[in-house]
Amino acid sequence: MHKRVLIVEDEASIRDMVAFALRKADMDVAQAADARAAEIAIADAPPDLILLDWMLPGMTGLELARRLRHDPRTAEVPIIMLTARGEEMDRVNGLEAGVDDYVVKPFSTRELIARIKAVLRRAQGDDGTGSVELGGLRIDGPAHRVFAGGTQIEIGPTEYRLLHFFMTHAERVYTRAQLLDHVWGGSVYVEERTVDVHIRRLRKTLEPFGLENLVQTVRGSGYRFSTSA
Amino acid sequence: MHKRVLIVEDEASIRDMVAFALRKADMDVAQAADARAAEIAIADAPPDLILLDWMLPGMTGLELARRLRHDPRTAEVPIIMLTARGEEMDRVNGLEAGVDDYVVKPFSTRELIARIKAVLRRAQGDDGTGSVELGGLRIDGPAHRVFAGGTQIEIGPTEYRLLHFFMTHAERVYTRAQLLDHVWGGSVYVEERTVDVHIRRLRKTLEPFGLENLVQTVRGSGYRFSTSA
DNA sequence: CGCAACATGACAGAGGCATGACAGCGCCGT
DNA sequence: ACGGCGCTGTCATGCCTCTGTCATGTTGCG
Repeated sequence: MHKRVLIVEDEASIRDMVAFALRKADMDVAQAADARAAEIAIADAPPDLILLDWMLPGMTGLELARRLRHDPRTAEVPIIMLTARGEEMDRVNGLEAGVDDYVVKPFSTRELIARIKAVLRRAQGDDGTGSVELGGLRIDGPAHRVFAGGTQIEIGPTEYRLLHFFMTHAERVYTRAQLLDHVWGGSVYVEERTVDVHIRRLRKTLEPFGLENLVQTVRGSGYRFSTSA
Repeated sequence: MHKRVLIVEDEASIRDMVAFALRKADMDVAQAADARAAEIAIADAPPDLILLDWMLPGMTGLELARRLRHDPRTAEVPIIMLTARGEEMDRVNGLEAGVDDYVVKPFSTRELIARIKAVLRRAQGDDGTGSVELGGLRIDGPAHRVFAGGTQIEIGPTEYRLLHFFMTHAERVYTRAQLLDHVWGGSVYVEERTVDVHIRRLRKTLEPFGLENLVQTVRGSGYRFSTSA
């Protein structure tokens, strides 16, 4: 019931303040001061969400984020990064993806909690089974099947992962780089234009059901899954 | 333009130090040594933000915060509390009272000002997600969408960036050179007159909604986004 | 009135994206 | 082992939107 959140942050005062705020918001909190402690904490009890400081002793938060993404046990756990500067954020946002959201320091606890809840809500419907339903589409996670209305859709593996990611991250634009990170996995080298092709293939399979406009192009930015035109 | 900040703090040395730092950061400062003086100062000229010390003679800062929240005239004014180390349990109470943020003593003026700016920014509708709402317009940052009233607006990439910059920097005149720097990015060579054209295009997309007068010309200086005609 | 600053419309070029084709690859049954 | 077969990544092409610039009309100001 209560969501479990892991805070990875070296500065004790921030860590404590955030921990108090989260407990107040009915969340279970685990703390870690560095990457090593974080991995131990994760092995101990896997969290539902990870708060990751940008600057950590030894290993940067970004490196840790990558390692977590590569580990199948933590690949699906959403990550929110705490960054120091607003300027770095844009660059980070474009280049280094694999993170679900950013919060820029200094932040108020109120704002942080709002963002955490937003991310957890987004992952909702993915109640462990990996099933989602949205905009006339339904994904049956365990059965690895997709339905439009009542009828089943034939869909390839990559399009399946792409659609699943979109449905669990709707109403939000993702760059091609971000999609490559989330859908293909960070450790492959693939042309960004390849994303276009799979978007095309996904649209094509949705077309017979009139659902191809769920996948929308945002010129100059990327793609977006949205239930509103 | 200049934000008005009220400091409620009984220790004169801290009060003066903070006041000095705030004035240097282009803010108007009012001071009060206790709760009674604070209420007089607020009645005199309502501030945009209140800095509240935890320990006050007569009435604790927390009580005062509750009273301010209860009064409709001050309910919307953000509050930042100054707490001493080791009062963490009290933070929880502060959250209940609707305090917006905390700064733990001892603090650097730099950090304090950063927090103040963050809270003020949020009070203006910027919650850190890149979304803004102002003058009948709303930008959904993550979804990369613009709404006028309730309906969505079709807008090009450059006009989007231009509008976003304006909405996050309203009520202030920017020269064409400044707009080129902020919206186009510093490393491009573009005629200054090009700005005029994009201003024109932005106005044109706002025209159907009667919002074109949000973008105002300041002859001899540049352009300004303002909610007041 | 005359000048400078700005508004407006038109236009050609650039660049982003959609689309269809194709070759490599792994998988499977024969 | 061999030959289909489905899937994937890349490329070439064409379309279409956006963009910067110019020419011309309009406005404000001394």
